[in-house]
Amino acid sequence: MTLDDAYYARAEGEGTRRARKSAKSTAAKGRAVQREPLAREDWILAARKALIKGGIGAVRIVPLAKALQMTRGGFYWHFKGRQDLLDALLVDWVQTNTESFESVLKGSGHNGIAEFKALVDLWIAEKDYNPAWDTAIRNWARLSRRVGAVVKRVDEQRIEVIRQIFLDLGFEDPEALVRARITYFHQVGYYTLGLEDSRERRLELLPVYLASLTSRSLD
Amino acid sequence: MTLDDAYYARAEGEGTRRARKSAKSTAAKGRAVQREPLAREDWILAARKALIKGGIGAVRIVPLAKALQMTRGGFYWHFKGRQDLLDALLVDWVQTNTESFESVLKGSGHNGIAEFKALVDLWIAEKDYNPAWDTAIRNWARLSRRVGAVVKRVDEQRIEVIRQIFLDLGFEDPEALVRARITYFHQVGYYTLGLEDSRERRLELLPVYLASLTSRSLD
DNA sequence: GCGATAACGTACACGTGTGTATGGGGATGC
DNA sequence: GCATCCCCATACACACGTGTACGTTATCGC
Repeated sequence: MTLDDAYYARAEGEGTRRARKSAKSTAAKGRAVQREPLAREDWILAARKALIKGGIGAVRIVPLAKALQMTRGGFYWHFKGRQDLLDALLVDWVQTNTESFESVLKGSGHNGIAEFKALVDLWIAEKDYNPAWDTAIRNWARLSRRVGAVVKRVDEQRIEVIRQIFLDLGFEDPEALVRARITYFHQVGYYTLGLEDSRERRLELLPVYLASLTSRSLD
Repeated sequence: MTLDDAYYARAEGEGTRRARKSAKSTAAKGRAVQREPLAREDWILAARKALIKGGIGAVRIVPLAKALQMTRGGFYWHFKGRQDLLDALLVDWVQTNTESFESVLKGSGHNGIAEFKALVDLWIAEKDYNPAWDTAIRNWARLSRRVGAVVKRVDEQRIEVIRQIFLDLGFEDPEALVRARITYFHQVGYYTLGLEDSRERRLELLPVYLASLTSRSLD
């Protein structure tokens, strides 16, 4: 599966992950402390953590193995090599961190205010959307053309979603696009800068943000 | 000089760079092709290029030496080690890429419109302000607490400048801060995403941006 | 019970990067 | 003309990361 294939293949389901019978029940019958074997996903998850913490340069096999309390032997059974892991990492991001974005528009019946509120909820709740994960991928994208192309496509797609919201809010088209960009860029910039307002401060400023971004009152 | 010292020591002047007589005139009298000796700044400049292109993980001594057609011998004469170079790199950024920001306010006599125009000019002209350099440092900042602290201070300082502009534009204070942030975050996000509008498209959208950000007409 | 296979450990070969110690050549001062 | 200093090259020791080959253990199917 190439990266481009993967981009269009989200939510396909299981992927290459095989079902494995729960080894945990039978593990303790032996004498040694038998761990459950790792899966591809476990390595990918560890790679994600390493990427968020230390950038793509920190996604190295030996440290990952150490974090997983394992040697590299297992890794090379699951992956062809480091590049294979990196590809899987990007695919994982496209699958997990982009789907929630499009669900904002679903079922709101072109109600701009409801859609914008759903968007803000997505960003503030940070539940189905992980900004640190997002930012880390974006930093990676600056260092790799292939990753950059994928991220760019995702960004344009998200901006398109926000533009739809502004259209539903009653804006015409040059302005709808511009306000969509301002809104999205602001969000990206916010996490890129990593400033941390207190929760009270955040709630205090929120209506001002909304009014400034939409020129509407959303109450 | 620590990083914190360096933050307050911008525009001090020469620094530790010694004056060297021009060796170029007398160089060609020998038999071999005698190059001019490298200075600390040359290594820092090469490090900057490497940082912009490949992130902080790409700022390595051997590749830099290779790019400069030199061995590591010279490097260790100019620097105590890699960390010394990285510190100097950050100091260089603070000195070169932040001064222009504060000059926006100077000599405009609290004329908000003129100040905002000067800000846009700074961003669009990309002359005294290098956004790629800026973005690369910001990515680095995510991986290092010390760098993050320096960048955060610079960011807050810049936002303060922009807040002043909005105050001069007639906004009151919660809104002035919010609009300053939106403006600055938008700029950061723009380069973080790295989209590239054509020049015509950019000029076409510019007035829409200005109107959306300031709720004023700047003609 | 026995071969097949999933999952992992170990060992070898190699490349690349860092520090440090040391030596050398060219310009400079006197 | 000699010592001195700037600037660089070379060699050594070491750490760490990647691939690959191969051995090992547990488990499953039959």
